[in-house]
Amino acid sequence: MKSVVEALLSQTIDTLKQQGVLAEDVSPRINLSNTKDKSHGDFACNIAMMLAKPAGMNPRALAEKIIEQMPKDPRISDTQIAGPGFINFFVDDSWLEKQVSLALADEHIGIKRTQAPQNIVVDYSSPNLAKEMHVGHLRSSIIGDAVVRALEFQGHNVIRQNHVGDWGTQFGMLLAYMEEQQNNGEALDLADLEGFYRASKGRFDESEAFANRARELVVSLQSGDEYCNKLWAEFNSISLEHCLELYKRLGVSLTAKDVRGESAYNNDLQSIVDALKEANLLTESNGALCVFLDEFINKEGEPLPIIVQKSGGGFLYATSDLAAIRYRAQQLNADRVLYFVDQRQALHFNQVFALAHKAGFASDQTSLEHLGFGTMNGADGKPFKTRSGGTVKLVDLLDEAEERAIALVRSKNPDMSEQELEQIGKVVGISAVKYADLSKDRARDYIFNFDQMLSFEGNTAPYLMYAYTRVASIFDKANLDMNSIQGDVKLDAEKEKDLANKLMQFPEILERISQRGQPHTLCSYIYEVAGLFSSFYEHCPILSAETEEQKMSRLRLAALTGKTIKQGLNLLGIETLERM
RNA sequence: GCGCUUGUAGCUCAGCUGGAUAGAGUACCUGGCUACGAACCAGGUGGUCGUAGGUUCGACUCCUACCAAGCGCACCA
Repeated sequence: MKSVVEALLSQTIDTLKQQGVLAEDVSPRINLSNTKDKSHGDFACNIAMMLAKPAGMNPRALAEKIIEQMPKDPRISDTQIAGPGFINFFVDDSWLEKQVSLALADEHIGIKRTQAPQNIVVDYSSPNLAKEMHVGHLRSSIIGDAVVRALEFQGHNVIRQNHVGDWGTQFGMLLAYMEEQQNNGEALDLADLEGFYRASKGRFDESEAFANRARELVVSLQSGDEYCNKLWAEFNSISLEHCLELYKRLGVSLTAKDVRGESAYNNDLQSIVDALKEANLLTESNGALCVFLDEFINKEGEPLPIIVQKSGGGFLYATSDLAAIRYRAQQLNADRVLYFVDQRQALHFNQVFALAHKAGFASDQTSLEHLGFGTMNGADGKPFKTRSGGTVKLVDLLDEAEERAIALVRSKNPDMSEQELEQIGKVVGISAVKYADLSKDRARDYIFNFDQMLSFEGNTAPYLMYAYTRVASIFDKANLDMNSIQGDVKLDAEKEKDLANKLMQFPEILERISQRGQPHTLCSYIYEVAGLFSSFYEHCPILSAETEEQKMSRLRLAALTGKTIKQGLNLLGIETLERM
């Protein structure tokens, strides 16, 4: 709906240019905002105030001119000048009613597919296969996945890339320990990956011979030794299985085919260095091959290096990241590459992106974007740890969330069967963890709190899921199908209009997510929808409405609400329940 | 030392790239179940938007300086 008004305004600006009221070269960004106060109409525009100065007019006079020249449109019932020069638009009720009916009839609930689909590579999750996934991987996995789903829903071609850490010095240690166990005739037990890592680290620290063997194995591995690679592949496939299980449990859409780890670029690394050399970007410094870019200066104003090859000949993560960029830009034809990686790597990505563009690994048309996120902290504001100060395993976190959720659901439903309790509790627990994270601006650190995320009050997953079950329950009672109901809607009560207006804002919310990669705006939106629905539900009887027509109209509005909440949560990777 | 991120109600967080009187939830107080699910709704108390300047019709938002917290800055990723 907003886009209709924007188009009208844009057309009016052109008219005013032709009339010479506005200069030809002004091209203002038309900024239409949703009003907070109903007396300001449905949309407000500040364009007259922006253009007043260049046009040499006072803002209110210009606003008047704009209104005068704007084509009359039956969808707009009134336009008014307010305050210093705002133009307020009042939407015609019948247009709003029509839009609700259309959205209800549309299988995509009124969200148009983008006219310009892009190839968007999204790099997210990317755990280190040497260890078990821990809480540090949670944010990347679920925020990335939410954005991926939103982009796909809009019609973009998304290419998931799970850039797992499956290469590097620590693998020597792991392989040496695997070898030792096999030589001792012990069965290989990788069920407890974390324990395995600790044990091999222990052997590495206590035995010189073991440590030497570990270093040997790294060299063999990297030079393509068959025996080593077999051990390595065995280890990785088991470790990857652990990840895939967690994705499944978390509702993260990554699969085995999305994995393209660091090792995939192993054979490209030398050619990356060669290309940099050819481009005259390479400098030797203290035996290492580096690139110095003018934009990046260190302390004392000295240039900051990007090291691409160690003095010993080994390559670094900057090298494989460059190789990955080249692959994504040139093989995958990416228009955008999004990286959901910890904020602490911002400098690294800034450097690598600048270099990739300079060296031509990615053209200037390829947008490389680091969408960083902050740290997950405990109640004390310090990084989330176990009581003993260790890293929290993701499995343990999810186990606890489920246990707490089951207890919570049980307390609300004393008569529910154990089986149903468990099934519902699991969904609620996982959803609560995901939603708590997704609902906060990713750039900030956030405080992880089980009690808060599992509360039914406030902006939480349980509240939204509850709101959905209330909608579902109405249709259950009316013996109707929420997904197939269609028809005209008549908006009489204020609560109905408020809800309908909010429902119509779904497209612009999605647009923002795809542009900025911030799922928390979708969370706020669904929360607002749920809140307006609760209010509508309280004040407008549905099943016992005064007339059959009103009842059907309200049912349709409720149906679109239910579908919107469900779709919204689905884009966040959160399931809905019909009962809870 | 240089750089990045963050600073908004007691607490947890929004604030739509400069708009109208800074918003939610929580906590606290008040009211509403013989009721489509009260896991809810309606209302109230609570703010020098870290500090100080600047830019302009207008600043939580942009610029500068400072303060505080977290994190990065040469062969780990």
